[in-house]
Amino acid sequence: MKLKPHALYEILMKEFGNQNWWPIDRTYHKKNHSDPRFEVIIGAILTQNTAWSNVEKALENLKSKNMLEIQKIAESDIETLQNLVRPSGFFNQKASRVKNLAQHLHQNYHDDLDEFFDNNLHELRVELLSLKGIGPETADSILLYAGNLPIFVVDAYTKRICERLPLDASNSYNDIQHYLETDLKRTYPEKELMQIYNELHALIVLLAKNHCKKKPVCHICPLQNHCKFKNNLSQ
DNA sequence: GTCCAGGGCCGTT
DNA sequence: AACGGCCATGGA
Repeated sequence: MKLKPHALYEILMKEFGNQNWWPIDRTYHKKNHSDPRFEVIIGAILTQNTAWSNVEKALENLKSKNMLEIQKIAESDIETLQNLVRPSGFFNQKASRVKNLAQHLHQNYHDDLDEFFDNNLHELRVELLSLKGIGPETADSILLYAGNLPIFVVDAYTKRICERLPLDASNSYNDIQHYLETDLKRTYPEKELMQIYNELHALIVLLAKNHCKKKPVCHICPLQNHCKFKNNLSQ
């Protein structure tokens, strides 16, 4: 019996509860503070194949220099930027990627993320994917967690869980995304989808870290009754 | 010391 | 289309 994505969401939410990743503080005042969405955008790049604890160090470095602003990074000295993001690893490419994106936002949107996110969702995704260093997961993380737009983020954990559970999707990014979104759209009201995509992605990361690791820890997993992989283990 | 983390690019088949 | 090498730090 196949496990539907909405059933996966219900089980994980009941087991682990609300994760509340990257909530955007909408009470900030534009003139006095940097846009909190920009920190999320930078974090989405810095966390590429990297532990979040390392990303936090890099974000703290940037924050301590008041560098979490589009114009500051767009006009920054590249070596300075490399040193600030160094703890997040791959610091040469990440400094370039971060600066490149900041320059794009500076030149085309005058540092105004409202103007940027006001575009059509599909066109925004194409635009992000055209930038060097922004692939599908980073683009979708920016759209979902910074833009609060309804798009599901597929990562290596999602792919692994889709392979092990009887979820009926191939292993390509777009196929998994389409399969999950289609079922969730059928099940929940449109107004709730963005929040559900947000939570389900975070819950999948949690499940993959606690149980569905490369070497799986199945005996206390909330999904063991549904998992074909577990049933193939000779426990 | 070894493994690996909330990927993406580029060159080769 | 799919795969392999590469990029790099820090915590377990």
